[in-house]
Amino acid sequence: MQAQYTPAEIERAAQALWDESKAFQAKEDSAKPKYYCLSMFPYPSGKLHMGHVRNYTIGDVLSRYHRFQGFNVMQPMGWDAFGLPAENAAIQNKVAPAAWTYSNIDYMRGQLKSLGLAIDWTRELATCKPDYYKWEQWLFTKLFEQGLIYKKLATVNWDPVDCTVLANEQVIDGRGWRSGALVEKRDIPMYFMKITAYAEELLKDLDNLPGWPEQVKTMQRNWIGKSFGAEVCFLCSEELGVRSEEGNPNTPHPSPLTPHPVLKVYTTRPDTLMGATYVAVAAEHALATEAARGNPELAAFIEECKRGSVAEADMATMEKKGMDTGRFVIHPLNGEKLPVWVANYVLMGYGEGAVMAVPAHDERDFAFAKKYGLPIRQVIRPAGDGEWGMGNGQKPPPSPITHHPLPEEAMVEHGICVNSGKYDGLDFNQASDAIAADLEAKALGGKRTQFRLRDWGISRQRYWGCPIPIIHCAACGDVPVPEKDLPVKLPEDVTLDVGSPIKKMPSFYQTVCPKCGGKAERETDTMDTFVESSWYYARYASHDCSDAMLDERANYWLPVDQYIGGIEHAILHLLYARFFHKLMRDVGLFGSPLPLAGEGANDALRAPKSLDEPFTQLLTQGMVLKDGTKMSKSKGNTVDPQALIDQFGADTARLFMMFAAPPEQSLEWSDAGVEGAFRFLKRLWRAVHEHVEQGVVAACTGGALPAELKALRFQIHATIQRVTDDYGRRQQFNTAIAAVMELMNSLAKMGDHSATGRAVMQEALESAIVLLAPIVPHICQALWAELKVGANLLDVSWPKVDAAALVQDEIELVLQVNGKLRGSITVARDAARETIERLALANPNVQKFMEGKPAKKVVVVPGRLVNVVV
RNA sequence: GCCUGGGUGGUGAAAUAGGUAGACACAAGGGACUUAAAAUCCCUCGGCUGCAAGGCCGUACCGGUUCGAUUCCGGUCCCAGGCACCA
Repeated sequence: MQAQYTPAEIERAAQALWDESKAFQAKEDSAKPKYYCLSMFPYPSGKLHMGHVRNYTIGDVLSRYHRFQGFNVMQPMGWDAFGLPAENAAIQNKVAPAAWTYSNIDYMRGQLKSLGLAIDWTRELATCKPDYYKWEQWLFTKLFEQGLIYKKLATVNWDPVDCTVLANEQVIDGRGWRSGALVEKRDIPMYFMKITAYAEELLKDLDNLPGWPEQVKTMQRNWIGKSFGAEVCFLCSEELGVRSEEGNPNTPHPSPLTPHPVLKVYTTRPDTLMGATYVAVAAEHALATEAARGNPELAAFIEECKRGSVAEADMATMEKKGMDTGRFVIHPLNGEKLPVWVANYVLMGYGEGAVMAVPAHDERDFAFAKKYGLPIRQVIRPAGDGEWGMGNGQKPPPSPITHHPLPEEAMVEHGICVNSGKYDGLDFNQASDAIAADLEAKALGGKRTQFRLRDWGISRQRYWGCPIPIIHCAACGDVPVPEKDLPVKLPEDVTLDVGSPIKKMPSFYQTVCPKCGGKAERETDTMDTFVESSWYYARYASHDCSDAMLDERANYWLPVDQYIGGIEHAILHLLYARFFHKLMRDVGLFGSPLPLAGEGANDALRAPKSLDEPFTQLLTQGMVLKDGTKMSKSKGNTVDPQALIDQFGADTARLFMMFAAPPEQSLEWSDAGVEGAFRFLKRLWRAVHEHVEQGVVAACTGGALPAELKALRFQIHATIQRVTDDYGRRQQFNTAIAAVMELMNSLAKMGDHSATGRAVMQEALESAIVLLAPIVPHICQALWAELKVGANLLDVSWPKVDAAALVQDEIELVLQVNGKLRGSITVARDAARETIERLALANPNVQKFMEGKPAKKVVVVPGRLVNVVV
């Protein structure tokens, strides 16, 4: 055996062996349980970054571990190849987005291969290839026909100088990133996917995902945001408050002068309705537009509201501003005349684009009312023995408004109604029910359930994306492209300046209507790249299927057993993929129990499995940070892992990434520590070398041993137990590595070179190599062949814990007095509680700290400690 | 602003169901080997205090529950991720 650890040579040899034996090509096989392990595919930005190395190493560790456990593992890889950066690079470097993307893919594929990942490369896909996006277009046409995709206006960031739509990240301090022009909001027609039709199921099914982190499920629940409240209709007052509709049965339709007979709002606090003192509408609201006619000041304010980006974070942090429209509405219950304001904090895209304002019980309304001198009316007081002593039978004070100064802040908690007429004394639920019932009786509202989730706008006015398969015909309207004409191919040989080239390319957009045969134009918008990444996991199963989106192999491989990716995808990507999974299920693409051809008899595997969710187990890896923020290309703080791989090898890179932090935590990059990982691998190599040079032997399998060897065998099997738990249940690899390091430290100190000693050493080294193999597969492949002359590590099964080796005769117990550490005792494994208490109380140091006082209580935690309380 | 996480030595971290805080490493310092360097090996390594044995303090901050809190609860501060057109 070679004395030196030479990573470059060892890794080349191991990878060649895996390639030649097609070791990682996955085949459907019902004789073994399947394990589909998927890491989020990369955007081909140019080079791998540390986040990729971390992500793909985690996936590889889990894949290889499950292979050792006897699973039929599939680990595929592909490219999320459409997207904005390719267009930017195209303009900057005068290269077509397609060419740039393909060359990045080639380079990054090489980098991934050098990491030694156990990937089935025959399933590789790229979302920018027509044979992939054809099926996305096909599904689009199906959903369009079913009404699950529809068209409506949506607000975008508009750069008035470049005359283009800007992504939120392209708006910097309210200006276009290239032109520097002040960005405006503009409404354009877009296609929307009706994700809200699945809101209830997307919410409910989170409860069936025990393998997902609570954090992610909570974020998704809040994002979907199911709320219970009421719809309230405020009657629009004509100049003198006469209502055209209800007051006069002869005019069933609203008069043209009153296009808004009622102003609808949604509230989660119907109990505060009696405290509403004004109503606020969004600048884009029809009522605002109408009121602005002949009111130049208001028109100017509405114009001002259109400045700035559409991003919610910007909307929510800007200064709250408003202006009175001069219009009034009538409160549906008390008949009061309330002013209508236009406010920049009311979002048109959410709810009805209008809110009732209750300043006393909402922070934003409170601040707004203070700023503009609007009335604040308290209608809720704290529950229980409140400040007015309601709890002890006293009468409430007559009028809190006249007797109390204006509150310092809004009281937003639930409480008891006051100053609310017939609703006084009711709590949140009672008041909400009563008020909703009264609204219902007057046909002016009632209980409603509302979701925060909005439909998904998928149109993008960009070039480098999947073309939307719609043809616009003057006679027939929007006509989906028939299946026989799919895919609608995106021309790849283009030059970019500002704007999408296919919008200026008659050869692309001029066509005929599939329905009437008349002249027509293709849609030139492309789809959001989130659409491609919403279903790629399913296509890996049927990667080469040419006549359908998916085939019966999807039934075998789905759902993904383990999905791994960055926490930044916790909401959008993971929600869209869950949505798509349900769409594909409902279109009938999978779920029917088709047995595989030539399937052996394994009924357990044919038991119906749930295909309602795409990802059974989810691991959200923490971000790789540099200087305290996310390592990303746009921030220019990436560290190229290539130098690390070139200098130390893939195993060192993998070991370091897995050892530096547990997978879910963020990891602050530092160059230090890499050397330490490399040193450990050298020590591992040397330990096996020294052993092998004396000749390999059969591994110890148990029996009576001297104390030193017994202790060592205890440690070997405790390590196997711990590492197995760390890989399988805890998915915490840093502690698995630490445990093997501890074992190796003990081996280095072992002085027994007898035949028995060498047998225990053989057992220890064999165990250590398999335990480390998922993380550092190349060196382990080489060392295994030395330890078990010529054997292939890939054929090995996971080491088993020898329960007999874990039996200890004596255990150590910690002694505490009043919870403070005062010593320890060694007792027999099965010592009685009385014996333990007696020994603890007899301990001199315990007695010293008891200071002669009697023991009030003795807490004995079996196997752990004794705490004497005095 | 809203939603979700996080904060432990000089550094990355560990403590798995409330039970010995700092495992395992990195960096640093000291030593061995060497003509020398590298490599390797050994020792020290939270703070204060003490000749020592030891003692006191210490897990962002303030408070609570408990025999016992890094862990649970309430509040505060700071950092990170997401906020629907970055991926």
